[in-house]
Amino acid sequence: MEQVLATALAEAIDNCQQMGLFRVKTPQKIVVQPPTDSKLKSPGDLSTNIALVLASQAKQPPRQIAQAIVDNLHLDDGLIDKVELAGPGFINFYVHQGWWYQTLLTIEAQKAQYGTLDMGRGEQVQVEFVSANPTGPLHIGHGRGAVVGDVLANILQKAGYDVQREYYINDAGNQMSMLGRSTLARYRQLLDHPVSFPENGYQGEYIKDIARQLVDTAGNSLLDKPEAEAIVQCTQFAKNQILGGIKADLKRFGVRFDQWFSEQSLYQQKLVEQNLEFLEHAGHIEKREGALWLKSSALGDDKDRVVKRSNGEPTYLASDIAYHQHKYQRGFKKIIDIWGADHHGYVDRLKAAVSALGQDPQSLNVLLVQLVSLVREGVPVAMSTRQGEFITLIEVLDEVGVDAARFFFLTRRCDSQLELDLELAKKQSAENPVFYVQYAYARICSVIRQAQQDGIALPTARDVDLKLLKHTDEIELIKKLVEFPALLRGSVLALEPHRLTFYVLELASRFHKYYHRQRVITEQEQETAARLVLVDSIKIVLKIVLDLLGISAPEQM
RNA sequence: GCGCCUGUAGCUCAGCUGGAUAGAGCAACGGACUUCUAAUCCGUAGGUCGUAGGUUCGAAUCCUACCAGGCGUACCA
Repeated sequence: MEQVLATALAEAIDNCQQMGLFRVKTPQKIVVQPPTDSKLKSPGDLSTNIALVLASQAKQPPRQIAQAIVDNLHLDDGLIDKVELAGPGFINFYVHQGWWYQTLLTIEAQKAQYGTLDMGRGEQVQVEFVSANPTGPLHIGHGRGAVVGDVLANILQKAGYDVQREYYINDAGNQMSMLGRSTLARYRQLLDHPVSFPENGYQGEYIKDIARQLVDTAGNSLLDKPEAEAIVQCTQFAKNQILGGIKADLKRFGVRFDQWFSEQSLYQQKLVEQNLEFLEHAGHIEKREGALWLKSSALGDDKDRVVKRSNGEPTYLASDIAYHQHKYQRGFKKIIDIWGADHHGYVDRLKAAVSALGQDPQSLNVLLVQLVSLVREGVPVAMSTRQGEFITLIEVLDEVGVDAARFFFLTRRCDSQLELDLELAKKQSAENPVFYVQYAYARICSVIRQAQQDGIALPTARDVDLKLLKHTDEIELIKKLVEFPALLRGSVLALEPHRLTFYVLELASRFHKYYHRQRVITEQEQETAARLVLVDSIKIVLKIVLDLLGISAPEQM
C-alpha cells in the first residue's frame, strides 16, 4: 500500500512539474507511513510529508504544494476512501477499510511464520554474547547481556539471517592462573596447610565451595605436588566447575548457544602467533620498548596498543585479533559482539585490529549493554567478582522468575542504565508487565475455549464476513497487527530487541481494552465468527513475539 | 584532561534515520464484576523534553558549548 501511494505521488509530482505548478528535483524517495501521532482524533491511515520536504526547494508554502499534488493525484478506485490535507502540509490517506482485513487472511495462512522477513537472505551472522570469564558465577549484568543477545539472535533469524550464537571462553591468561592460585589457597586452608591468600585473588565464597569439591575428589594429593603443577590442576578443576555452573545457569535462563569457543584453543592452534606475524608482515606492528605494538592509531584508535608485552606474553588484544579473524574465516559476513559498557574503551582498538586484518570494520557491530546497578533495600550493591560481593543471576531468577527477568531486561534500551532494586522487583512480581501480556494471551485462549464449549468451532477467515469488524477498537487492533513486520524490520536494522517488548505491551493493551468494550461471543453468529478470527490472529502474533522474547505463553493463568 | 553513554510527568521509562496537540506504566484521586478470567478496564490530574545558543518552513530528535550522573582512558581482562 505504501509503495502504491508513493508511486502515485511521484507521478502526481511529475504532472505538477509539467504543468509548471512548481519546480523541484524529482525526489529520491517518498516516505508514506502511518501518522506518528496515533492519538489524533481523526487520523489518516497513512500520511506523507512530501510537500513539506519539497517546500524549500520549490519556494512555495507547503500547503500550496500539497494541494497541487493532491489535485494531480490519480488513484485506482477502491483503495482510498478520502485524501485530505492536514496541519502544515501533510497529505493524509484514509485507506479503504477492506484493505486492512487482508492482514487477517495473511496471519491465518502464515501462522507462526507471520512477520518472517528475507532481509538477511541467508547471510551468515554471528552473535557473540555473555562471554563472561569462567572465574565466577554469572551475575545480574551478564543476565542482561544474555537476554539482549538471545533475543537479538532470535529476531535476526526471523529476519532471514543464518545466525550462530557463540560464547567466547576467556580461559587463557592471568585471570585463569589467579583463579587456580585462589583455589589452591582455599584448598590448603581446608587441609590445615594454609598459605597466604594471593593478592588480588578471587575471594568469593564459591571458591571455597570449589576447593571443598576438590578435596572430595582429589583428597590431599595436591599437597605434595610442586606448586606450578598444583596450580594447573586447580585451574582446570575450578574452570570446569565454574563453566559447568555458567552453562547450567544459562540453560535455566532459556539462553542457548551453538558454540562455546575457547580462547586457549587459539593458542593451541598457534593462531595468535600466526595472526601477529601476518600483521607484522603487513606493516601494522612495530617493536618499541621491548614490546610489540599494533599501530592502531593509524586506524581510528586513540593510540597504539601493545599486543605482546616485553616479557613475551601476548595481551588479551592479541588473542582477540586471532579470534575475530577466525570468525571471518568461518564465513560470517556480519559479526555482532555484545559487551558490557565497561569495555567500551576497547571498541576502537578492536575495530582498528579488524581493519588491519583486511576486513571491513563496518561488518563488526559492537553493542554495548549498560551495566545493571543493583540496589538491595535502598543500599547499592557493588558488583566486583574480585571482592566476591555480587548478586548472582540465579538468585534473581529464584526471586522473580525467568519470564519476568527476561522481560525486565528488555524494558529499556541497551544504552540506558538499568537500576534494579531487588526488593522492588519482588514486590512488583505480581504486577509485572510480563503478566499483563501473558494474561492477554491466556484470556484469548479462554475465549476460544468458551466458544468451543458453546459448540462454535474456530472459523477460517475467508468463510466469515470480516466487514463486521467495524468498531474503531477492532480496526486499531488490526492496524497493530499490520505493523508487526515493519516493527521487526526496524528492530533488526537498529539492532534493538527492546522494541519487541514495547510492541507486545501495546498489543496486549489494545486487546484488554477491546475485551472490556465488546464481547467476542455474542448472539449474532456472523459477528461472533468474525471476532473469533480477529482474536485468534492476535493470539498468533502474541505467541510469535513471546517466542522471540523467550517468554512462556500460558493458555491458562 | 580526553573519550563514550545517559538526562523527557512525583517515580521508572518509550519516543531520537527532523514533522502535526511530546506518550505509556507505576504512584494519587474518582468509577466499572448477575456478562467470554477484575492479574483487567474507564475517567481525572500531572511537562521550561538538563541549561544556553545554532541549523531549519519545522527540533525531545541534528550541531556547538556548558551542567549533572555513570563508565572508560593499562605492557589487566
